[in-house]
Amino acid sequence: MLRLGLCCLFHEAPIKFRTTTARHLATLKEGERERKISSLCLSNALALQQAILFCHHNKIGAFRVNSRILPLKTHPDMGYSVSELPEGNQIIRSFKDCGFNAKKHNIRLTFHPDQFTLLSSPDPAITARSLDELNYQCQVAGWIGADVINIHGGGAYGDKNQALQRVERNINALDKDLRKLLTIENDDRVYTPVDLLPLCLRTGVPLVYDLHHHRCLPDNLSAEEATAAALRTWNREPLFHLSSPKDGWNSGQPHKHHDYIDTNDFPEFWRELDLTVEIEAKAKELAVIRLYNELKF
DNA sequence: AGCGGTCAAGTTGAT
DNA sequence: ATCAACTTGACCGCT
Repeated sequence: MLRLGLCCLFHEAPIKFRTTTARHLATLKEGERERKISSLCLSNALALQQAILFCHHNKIGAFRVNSRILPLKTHPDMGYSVSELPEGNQIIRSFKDCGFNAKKHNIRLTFHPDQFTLLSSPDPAITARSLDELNYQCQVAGWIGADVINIHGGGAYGDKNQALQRVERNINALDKDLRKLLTIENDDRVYTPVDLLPLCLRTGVPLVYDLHHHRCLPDNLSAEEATAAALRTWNREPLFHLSSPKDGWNSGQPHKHHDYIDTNDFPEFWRELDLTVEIEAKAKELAVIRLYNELKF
């Protein structure tokens, strides 16, 4: 069975994830600050609960959890430990409830740390901050039972091979809980599937195949070939990404995402696979639901 | 209630 | 040189 996944947010459904800024927190007194963070974390745990139920009721098979589910968790000045927050126990219990419900309804949960999370940087401080971020998402992943933390290759820094060697060294040094969840995705500027596949095969880190990125930044593999190669890197249900270009393929800006998915962009040869396809489209749940109906599963 | 300014982080490529 | 894009707007504070 193929399942479609929703990324992070809702367009129409009244399910909101909250956040704050370091600047605002800095204006609060100690105590107030922790109460604010605590209430945001708890609110987000409850929103995730709603998101999972929404997916269940709308035949959406997977949900990507926003990196800011615990706002500012790894900020150098504002970072915190959840168990020390005023509502820490309740927050953790609520996330574990999310995990229980996700499992009960077979909703797959994933993470996608944002662009600042890099294992390719030559700067050790950037790598250290990235590891902090990965470890935080790994902790939440443990509570909710997420099985993917997906990152990009990052920059080339003038030498792709050296950058990829740094990625590989950093992967080999990860602790095992994190390494079990980490995946890497081809992007639309630097790293193609051909660039990443050797690293995936050597390290056991699966390739999240993004077909839209591959169409924006092709290599010598066809979509069929890249699909087959990516599938071989997975030791659990594979995860792919799909989107459609906002203004068509000849606009000069094909990497921009459309509100919806053009069914012509969905490859027929994915249809029969056991696979999760996360839908990156601005109309969010509306796009996933529309595609699901159009594909007539 | 509505709206404008602002927000932690890295890298690339378009302008 | 600046800036938008990247998986995503949301929040605060003013009117």
